[in-house]
Amino acid sequence: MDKLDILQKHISLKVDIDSADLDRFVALTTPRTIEKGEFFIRSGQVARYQAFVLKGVLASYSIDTKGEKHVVQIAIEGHWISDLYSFLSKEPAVFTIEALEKSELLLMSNENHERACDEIPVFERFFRLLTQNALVHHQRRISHIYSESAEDRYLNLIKEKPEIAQSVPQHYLASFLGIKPQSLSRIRKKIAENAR
Amino acid sequence: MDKLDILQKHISLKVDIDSADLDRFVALTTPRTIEKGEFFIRSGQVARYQAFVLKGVLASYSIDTKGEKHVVQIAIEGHWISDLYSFLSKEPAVFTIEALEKSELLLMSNENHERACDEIPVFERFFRLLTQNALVHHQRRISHIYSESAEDRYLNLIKEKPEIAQSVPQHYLASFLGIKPQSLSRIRKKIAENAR
DNA sequence: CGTGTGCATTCACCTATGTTAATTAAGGGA
DNA sequence: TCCCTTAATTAACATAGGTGAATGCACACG
Repeated sequence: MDKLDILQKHISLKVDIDSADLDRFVALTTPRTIEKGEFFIRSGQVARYQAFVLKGVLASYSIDTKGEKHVVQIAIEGHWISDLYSFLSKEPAVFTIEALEKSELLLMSNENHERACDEIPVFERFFRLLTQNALVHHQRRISHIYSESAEDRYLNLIKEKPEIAQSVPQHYLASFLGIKPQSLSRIRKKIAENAR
Repeated sequence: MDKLDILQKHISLKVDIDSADLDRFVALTTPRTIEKGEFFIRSGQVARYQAFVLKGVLASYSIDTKGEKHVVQIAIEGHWISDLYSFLSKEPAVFTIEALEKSELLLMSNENHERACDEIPVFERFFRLLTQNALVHHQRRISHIYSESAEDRYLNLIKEKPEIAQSVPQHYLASFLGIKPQSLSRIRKKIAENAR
């Protein structure tokens, strides 16, 4: 699929947009390729951009006082990612965002994001709907963390987001599930035994 | 504080608004008093309204297959609450929302929410910013659930949101923290002993 | 081709939280 | 006021997941 098609399809899911507006939107972004292991955002620095993922995978995580990483988002094609708080407030980021493989992004600066929202009503609407969706998603995630075992969450992840489960190293998956790699290994072993 | 003042102060934090627009906003809401123990939204039914809390406390929770409740949000004065997914999509709600004490709400129907966003740009902006804020909050919450013990989360809650910690029965607090009431008791006991 | 670095796995042991159940305290309605 | 229901506490025991350490594997790099 053509790169613009990915973006257009994504936007069209939320709002009606004509090709002139799509062009205006694209003009507010800059393409960037990011290599595996590179950082899109480092905690402590201000996140000047948000990114739309055209291709590849990125993970957003916090690092606790013991140096442990805790993955809060894994973004694949068609997702947006940033340290939203930092992006909006220009305060230092608390999350670090790393490319898990070579990826292609469309970057939108804070200034252009504000401009898009100010000047083009359909984009303000788009970002409102996008954010509402993400919020719904996060509320559900919290309720799942609370009501399901790690094993159930893993099974669910495999079922609901196989693209993610397959394209991400296991220790990132474990972290995303809120457990240690050893525990994920144990869970996988148990599942394999039960399946036998 | 006058009720309209609460709303105005809340909106003014995010956008500049004149009193004519404030009046238009208020005209799109209807006041409602809800008694302790009453349900604002029941899971399985469509959430036709979102509520701005003028006074009181409400909790939003899911109920799992074992009948256990899992509190995902506690809303006090100045907060908005609904089953956002249901409110936006008109699908049945997955969360149940209950008043933990007698509360006063301003209700906004889905139709009026859409009208506000369509017709008054400053309100579309307001809801975008409101939702972005909530999303930031939820991302942080997930990272805290993953990186902190229940004890630390409890201490943090007391410190950061004393109004909530004090006005809500402990078993709701426990659920909000993701633990059982017995565990919260144990944690409180330990904290009390250490303080001695 | 070796070889080193990091990932996944396994295991033995540990700890925080869950479970069950009994006891007490507190609040709401007849 | 009394009673009944629900909330909070405590304790003994169970368990999911964490911890630390050892092993094997694989792929990138010389």
